[in-house]
Amino acid sequence: MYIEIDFNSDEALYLQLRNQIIIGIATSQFQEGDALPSVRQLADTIGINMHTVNKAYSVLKQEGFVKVDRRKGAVIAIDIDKMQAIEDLKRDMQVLLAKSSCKQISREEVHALIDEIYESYENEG
Amino acid sequence: MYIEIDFNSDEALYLQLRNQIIIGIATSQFQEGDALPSVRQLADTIGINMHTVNKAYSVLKQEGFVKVDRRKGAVIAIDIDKMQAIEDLKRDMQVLLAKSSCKQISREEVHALIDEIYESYENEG
DNA sequence: GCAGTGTGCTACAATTTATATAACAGCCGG
DNA sequence: CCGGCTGTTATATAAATTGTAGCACACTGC
Repeated sequence: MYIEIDFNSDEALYLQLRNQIIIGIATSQFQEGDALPSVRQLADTIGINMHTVNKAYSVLKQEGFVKVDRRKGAVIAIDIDKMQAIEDLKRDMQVLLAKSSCKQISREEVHALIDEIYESYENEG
Repeated sequence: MYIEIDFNSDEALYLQLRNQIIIGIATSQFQEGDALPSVRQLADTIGINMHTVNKAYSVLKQEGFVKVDRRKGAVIAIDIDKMQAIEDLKRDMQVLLAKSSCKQISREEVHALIDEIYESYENEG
């Protein structure tokens, strides 16, 4: 499992961590039932504070990507609230596509990008 | 011109404002050369501070959506750095689609959503 | 019991966000 | 030239967020 944190990024550490793990799930590096490293262990590995990792895990729990087992720590367990997920996607996509549209990125180019990213998920599974 | 700010949102005011304006450009409510309200005027209209509006305008300027004319204020002027725009889109899309993929949203559903949003832009133009 | 687990709490510094005043330089119409 | 409009800059303040730090607790597996 490779998690890369960019300490020069303006994105919060716990969000970078959250995103990396979500991408890890999408690319099947993490699978349903897999245990994530303990907050202390991962914090040590990355070189950040325990609470920062804990915050990332808490967000992932709240967003329905992991469940917490006191014996195993954080375990990948995806709660599929598709209605909610679509609503979230719609809201985020709105701004993203508005930007793209302004910058003359065509609908076809976006479709191609979607395919490219989706295929990268399927292949690494 | 309608700009709606949600004071209960956890999204920063200046970012909401930025997003609304970008969507406004995409939907042709604002067109190339149009002047945005002055920072003071818009701040008054919305009921927020002048500097918050100024920050939104500054971000829009840096992102290449407006240029600033001291006589006319902020003017819609899109600087098309397509390479940059695609790179940005790719990075943002990565996390968004990872989330969607985990939540069992199919590639086709994403495509449909893209079309839906893009069409809403073209129709209101 | 011991080591490891998540969780809770407090505290602190740095940064971001938003507000509030105030002032400045440039431009325009009267 | 003057008054009013523009963006811009500076300073100050309050609140929230971010990240670190240390400590303690309850639970679990060996």
